[in-house]
Amino acid sequence: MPEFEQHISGSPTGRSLDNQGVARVFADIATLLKLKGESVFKIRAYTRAAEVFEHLPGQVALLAQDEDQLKEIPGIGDAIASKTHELVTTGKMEYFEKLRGEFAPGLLDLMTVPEVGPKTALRASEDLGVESIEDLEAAIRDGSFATLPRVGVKKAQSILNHLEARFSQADRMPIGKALPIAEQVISALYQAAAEVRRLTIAGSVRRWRDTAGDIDILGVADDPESVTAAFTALPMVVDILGQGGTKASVIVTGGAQVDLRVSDERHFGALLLYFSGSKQHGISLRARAQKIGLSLNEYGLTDKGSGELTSYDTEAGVYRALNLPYIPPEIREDLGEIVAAESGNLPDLVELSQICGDLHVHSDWSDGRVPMEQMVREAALRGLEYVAMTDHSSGRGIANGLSVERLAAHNEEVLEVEQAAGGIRVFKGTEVDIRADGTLDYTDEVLAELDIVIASVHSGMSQESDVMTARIIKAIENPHVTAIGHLTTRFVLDRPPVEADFDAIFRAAASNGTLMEINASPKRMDLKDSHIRQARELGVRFLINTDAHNPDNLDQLRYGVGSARRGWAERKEVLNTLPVAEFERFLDTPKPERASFITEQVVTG
DNA sequence: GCCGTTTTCGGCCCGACTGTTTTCAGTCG
Repeated sequence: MPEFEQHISGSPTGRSLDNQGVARVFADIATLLKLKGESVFKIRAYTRAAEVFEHLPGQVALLAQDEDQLKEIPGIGDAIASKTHELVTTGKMEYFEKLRGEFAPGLLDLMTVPEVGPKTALRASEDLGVESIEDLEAAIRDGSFATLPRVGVKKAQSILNHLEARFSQADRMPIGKALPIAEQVISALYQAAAEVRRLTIAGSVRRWRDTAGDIDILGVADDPESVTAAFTALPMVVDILGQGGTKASVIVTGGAQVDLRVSDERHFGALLLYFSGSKQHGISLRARAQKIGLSLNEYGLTDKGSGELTSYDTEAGVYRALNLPYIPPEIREDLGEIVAAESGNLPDLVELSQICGDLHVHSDWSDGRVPMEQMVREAALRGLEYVAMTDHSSGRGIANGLSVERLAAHNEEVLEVEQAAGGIRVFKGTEVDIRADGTLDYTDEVLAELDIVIASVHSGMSQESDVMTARIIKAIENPHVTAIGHLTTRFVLDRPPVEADFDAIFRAAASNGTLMEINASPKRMDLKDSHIRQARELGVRFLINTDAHNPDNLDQLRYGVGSARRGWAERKEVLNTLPVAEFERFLDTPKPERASFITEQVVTG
């Protein structure tokens, strides 16, 4: 696990307390309370708080300066508001420190192992002195672990398998790995099980989360058992974790876990809803069902008075029975979508089919793989109306960045390629480096020759927050910069985001009419969902770009659209949903007036 | 610990599978 994701331990000397850090503390408290055998409802409250903080648009550290503001968030009451305030102002929380002191330090780690819950972890610690993952492995290997109550040889072996899997791969995988695996498994299972009528992705992959712990697939068949049997027999399956009549779990080549659940057509709507999550969204829906005398499970809605079950073959049917419109999977995170649905204020989320152009594309002029002409042809094949060729600037020596002279030649070639392609509009562009001091690699005179300027940070990523903030805002204020590319420079599960005051950055972007790129590369997915939501609430507008370096990358737009939808972005907020003529009108608008052009688009859009 | 068109007290989401049992606890999603 990368360093930035480890426990922050509330240390004032460590990284500043970001939302992840605060969330981590509350999640750890919930785990410690489980070890203590506390009320499940109290545990749930802390778990809920952790999830709320993790996904909060805006900074918890700022919001928590004022406890009353915190308490306005559903799920945050007196006790948690006060503890959060203490944590963000002092860097420590007495309650957490005290709780943590009551248990062996390694217990939290132990419980991250599948099939090791609070009871097992505590037993192992008290009876066998197991206090770390390494101790656990040793206790399993010497046979002592299997002697614990309700543990046996099989369970011990199964846990050992999990440990070995963990040593060879990370806990979660990026969606860029999970989604293609899901699609391969579905395709193979259609071939292998003739009787299966439908197969659908569920879980966090369906919600387009940037990472997935496992891959959930749902099926419809009259004889579920034969489908689960075919599933466990697929050639890519390397290990079977469990197999019953209606569900099975396997490990496939590459180490990913895939869960399959099969039902009949009648119950499919409730089942898909149930297994698409999120967990919190499901809990809120079930609580809502309770209020009107119904009980919701994966088979449908049961009238608590008569005991009668109503089944639904679509998710929309279940929502309708709960007096709600259909809520798209991407926003099912219990972050206000149910309230928005109730009041008829669900966002009209942007769709992949609405994207008309890609404004961040590389060729072999810099670090792309193929000639410009081929990239443009491939973009046209995918139905795009326009594309911008944005090869790197000279500062990216390693990426074969363009000198001013080569950029001029690059501009010439854009015109030729556009003529030859016939039909697709090709914009002259650059992905210009934002240097450490906030200046750009090209002068304003050079930039003025271009249609599209994507300004990105590629170096000096560990700058202090205030330095980085000033650096990026300086680029935002440049009159020629169309958009800021991959703002945080993070790689999913692989490189932490830069530290910066995103609130200030988004405000500057909105007032300057500078767009924010939603970089669709599954490696980046940057902006991420919560930043998109924060930005749009501050009036920022977006581009969804692939940052393609080869033709295949052009197909990755869907990851960017998935992120945008998770961030509640609407079509009118994404400028490259504009048809080419409208988009050119946007480009013809000078920067100071772009902010109002955008607002006009919103009003009339 | 949170919360209130049945409640400021008494509720709070639900089922499958496994391995250990001899009817069910533990874990997961």
